[in-house]
Amino acid sequence: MKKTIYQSCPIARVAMLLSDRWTMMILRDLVRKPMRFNELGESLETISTRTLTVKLKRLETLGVIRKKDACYTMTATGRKIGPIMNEMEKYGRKYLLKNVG
Amino acid sequence: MKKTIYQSCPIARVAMLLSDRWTMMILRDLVRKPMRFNELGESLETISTRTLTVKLKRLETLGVIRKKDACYTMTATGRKIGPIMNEMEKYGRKYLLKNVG
DNA sequence: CAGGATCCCGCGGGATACTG
DNA sequence: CAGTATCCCGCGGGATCCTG
Repeated sequence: MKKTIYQSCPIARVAMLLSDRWTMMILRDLVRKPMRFNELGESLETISTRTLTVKLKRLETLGVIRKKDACYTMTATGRKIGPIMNEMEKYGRKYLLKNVG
Repeated sequence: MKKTIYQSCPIARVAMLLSDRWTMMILRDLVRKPMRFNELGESLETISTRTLTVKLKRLETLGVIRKKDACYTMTATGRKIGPIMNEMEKYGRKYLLKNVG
């Protein structure tokens, strides 16, 4: 993707935010409730500590989450991602059941 | 991500569908209207023909899009992704403006 | 428990050239 | 135009060990 597309396309920006192996899963968890590092690690089962660290830091930098005494919570703008996650859940609940995995 | 999580978690399935560099952008285009190969290529600007081929084939296999005489269109279940894309656009329009890119 | 530091590997994906 | 075929490289991310 070109750089300039981020300025012009809202979906491109969201794509940059979400398009890696773990970010959606992390947000799925944090949208529900604040969680600590190891708690996230166990929920995500196979994520490495390194990757979890990297992804959390990135989300913090982007202003989507915040660390509050060893607990990661969504920020105000982060919580606005909720509707996206809801639609994802609705879709995933009905479709892709046999295909993926 | 573990395999078993796909059976149990709807969001994990959607994550598998969407979490790569190009799929969201392709769907962004196809949700709006059917498009041909090169048309998509120009819209996405920097995607390679190889990657576009691979991604389109994958979406076809997953039953999300269909090729209809050299034109790619969303299937019925593919069109259900619309609400996700809408929420993404709403979010991207208001947030991430300075951060990403 | 909550990470930081290294080391290393696979594969996602770009570049390029070719075909019906 | 709509791909297919190779070749190749970067980096996302796993494994492992170490620290406060």
